[in-house]
Formats: sequence, structure tokens, C-alpha cells
Amino acid sequence: MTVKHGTDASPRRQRARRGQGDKLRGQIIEAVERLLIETGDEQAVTIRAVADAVGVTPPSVYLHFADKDEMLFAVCERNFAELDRATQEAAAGSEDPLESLALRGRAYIRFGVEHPEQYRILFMGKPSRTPEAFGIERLGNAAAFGHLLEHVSRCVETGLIQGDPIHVSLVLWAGVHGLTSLLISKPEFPWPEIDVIADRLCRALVYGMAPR
Amino acid sequence: MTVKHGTDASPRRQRARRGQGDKLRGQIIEAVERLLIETGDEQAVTIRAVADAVGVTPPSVYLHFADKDEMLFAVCERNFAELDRATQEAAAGSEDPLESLALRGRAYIRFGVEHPEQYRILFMGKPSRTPEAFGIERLGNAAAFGHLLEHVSRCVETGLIQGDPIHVSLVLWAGVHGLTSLLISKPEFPWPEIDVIADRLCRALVYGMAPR
DNA sequence: TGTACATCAGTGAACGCGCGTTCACTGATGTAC
DNA sequence: TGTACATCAGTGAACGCGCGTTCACTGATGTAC
Repeated sequence: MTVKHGTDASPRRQRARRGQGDKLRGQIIEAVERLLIETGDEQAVTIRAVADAVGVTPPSVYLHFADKDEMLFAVCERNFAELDRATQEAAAGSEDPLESLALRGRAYIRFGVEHPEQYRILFMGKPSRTPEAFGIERLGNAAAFGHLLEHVSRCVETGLIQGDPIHVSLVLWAGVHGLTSLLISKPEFPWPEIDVIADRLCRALVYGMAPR
Repeated sequence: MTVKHGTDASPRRQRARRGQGDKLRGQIIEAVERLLIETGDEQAVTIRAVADAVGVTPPSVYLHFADKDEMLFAVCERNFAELDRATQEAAAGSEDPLESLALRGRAYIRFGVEHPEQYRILFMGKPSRTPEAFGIERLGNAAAFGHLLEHVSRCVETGLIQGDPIHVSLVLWAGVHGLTSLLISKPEFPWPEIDVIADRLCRALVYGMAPR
């Protein structure tokens, strides 16, 4: 089944005043996120659907984005920032560095479960779709990973965790990403209580890398 | 850039003899796998491309598969069996149950890295694409997960690992899936040596769930 | 205060594309007599 | 051994679709005089 756009009177948006052209850019980004959440389907985010959601014609999108990918990446950028904020906030929830690290992991998982389609675009997409700057640079330097690395480094310095901080950080990331992405791609699987399993995973990872 | 099919003389396949019609089915499955490997792109696996690879016209595919999804799932089935075989074989590599569990994890990761597009279809696909029977039933009952569960159960019975065997199995699966899927979706990331990090992850997971 | 005009935010219609799928058919092959 | 015929493995051409993108345009808005 497919969706017809603009068949019923799509609320035609009022044209921005002169000099206010950038307003549309923001509205487009919001519409993309809304579509992602409502339809739960990245494929449903077409230029046409987005334009229709905003109340504008498809070519207008090109006034603000060179192409479709650029539009999607603008959304990603926003979500990266949110992910970082959520995990930093959670990590502040405990004085104990290892406990704090586990909390960080659980916040990451929760973020993914609550924003499945955005998460899919950020971390589960095809590599080819990802423009150059979006791979190593933005991902490697992304605040979220940087903050994790800092946190891990502190743990390693104080001897709470053994190993190379980068390796440890990658292992932690991979672990929480695994549960997050499985929860997203296999929602029909008979998962036990998510919190229980997320907690178990984060503890195993964190305490599994502490010296014995 | 797009690919033109059948422009240069595609080697027209010799028609099967009477009663041998099923031959084409097998050749189609092989062609899908070959396309997946060669192009590294699930999107490149179109009915037309598959038919062309086999040396047949598109409608012929419908002689053996109701639709495109059914064709793809036939490929998945084969790969599930291979994944199970690879992990079972690896697990036999150590007498120590925990060590064996870590070996199983590493084999899983290696399988995914070596069959990225098949892995993507198996575990990273959109849930909607997955037909009913492919979700809980085939995944939950899949031999690979069943064997993991058995293995974990033995460890729990002998006190080497603490917790509910299903929870533990899911945590292990999620963990190895995380590294596997990140390696697949972010190949341009500056990963350290894969074996090192895979080993570190598997040990952290396994020994992190052992009683302290 | 009034008017000509440049600018800017958008529009409408169309493009070419590749896709999954359908449908009426063809021609080689085996079988019954 | 020869021939009519049913069967079966495939073909060829076309369908309707939605997509990203382009291009020439329009009409409201602000500004200079």
C-alpha cells in the first residue's frame, strides 16, 4: 500500500516573509523527524512526503538542501547532540565511576529505543549513504563518543578498568549498540523486560573489564 | 549511477529439461548470494538483476517464488544454517565451557564480517519486511540461538555463570551482534584489529556474567 | 505619500528512471496410441 | 517406428507506480526615489 500525497487539501503553508526564508529549513527538519516517528519507516521520508507535511511543494525543499541526503543529515546532527545530552545527564547520576558508566550505557539504550528511526539512520544505515564527513570525522569526534572516552580514561587511570581506553570504549559502545539495534530491528521478538536485560548487559560489560 | 541489465549479451541460459524445472530455483538463490557478495548492496538485488545474472527473463523468477521477499528469505534460511554450523564448530574448540562460549562469540562476529550483506538481511533488516514466520518462530527456534541457549544452560547449571539462561543468552547475543553490526555499517571507522576487540568483547561479556 | 522595480520565497508541470508484477504467448519435450 | 498432443519451462512486451530532480515561472514584499 502506498500513500497519496496532497489528495486531500494539505494545509497550504503561509509563505514566509522576506528575509525569513530560513524558517522553512527548520520546518522541514521538524517534519522529517515527525514523519520518522509517526510512520516508523525511513522509506516513508520522501521529498514529496516531507514537502506535503510542511504544506509546500517538493521543489521548495531544494531551496534549503542540496539533495535528500543533506536533508537527512541535518536531522542526524540534531539527534547526535540529543544522544550526547541524554547520556551525559545519566552518567552524572552516580558518584561511582563504574556505576556511572553502566548508567551511561542504559541511557544510550533507552535513547535508541525511544528514537528508533533516528537511531537507525545514525548507526544502522548503509555505509555508502553516509557522506565522507559523516563517517570518521563526525562519528569519531562526536561529542557522545568523546565523552565516553573521557569517562573510560578516568576509570583506566584510577585502575578501575584495565586496557586501552579506546578499545574499552569501543567494546562498551558495541555492546550497548547491539542490544539497542536488536530491540529496534526485532521488536516482535519475545524480549524480557528491557530494563532488566539492559542492566545485565551494561554491568557485564563494565565489570567484565575491571581487573579480577 | 545505475546499472543497465541485459545490454551486452547476457549469457542466455539453456532451458531446463522437462521435470527439471526446480533447477532454476537453486540457480536463483545462488545468484542472489553472488549479487549480495559482489555488489555489497541489498538494493542491487532486484528481480531484474537476479534474472539477468541467471540468464533468464524477470517473469521466470515468479515460477519459483511468489514474490521478491520470498526469494530473499530462501537465501536467509540457507545462511541461518551456515551461521549455526560455524558457531557450533568454533565452540567445539575448547574444553573449558566459558572459553568455548567466548570462541562461539568470536565465530559469530567473524561470520557476520565475512557475510556482511547476508548478515544485514538476517539481523539488521526492517521488521516490517520480515514475514510473520520469520520473526519469533524462525529466530527464536533458530538452531544457532538454540545451541547458544543449551551452552549457556550448561554453564549456569555448573555454576560457571549466574542468572537466567535466556537472559544471559540474550545479553551475549546482543553484545556480539553489536560489534558485528557496527563493523558492517561503519567500515570506514578507524577500527583497531578486529580480532583484538572481538576477543576483548567476548571475554568481558562471558566473564562479566560469571560469579565474582 | 506614491510608485516603479528588484528581490526573494515559493509554484506547477514535467522529465526520465527503474522497479515489481502481470498476461497472453511460444516452442521444446516427453508420452500415448 | 511415427505422429498427434498435452505439458511444462520459459519469453516478450507492457502496466502503473512513486521517486528525485529540474526548469521556467509567478506573485507578494520590501526599498529607492
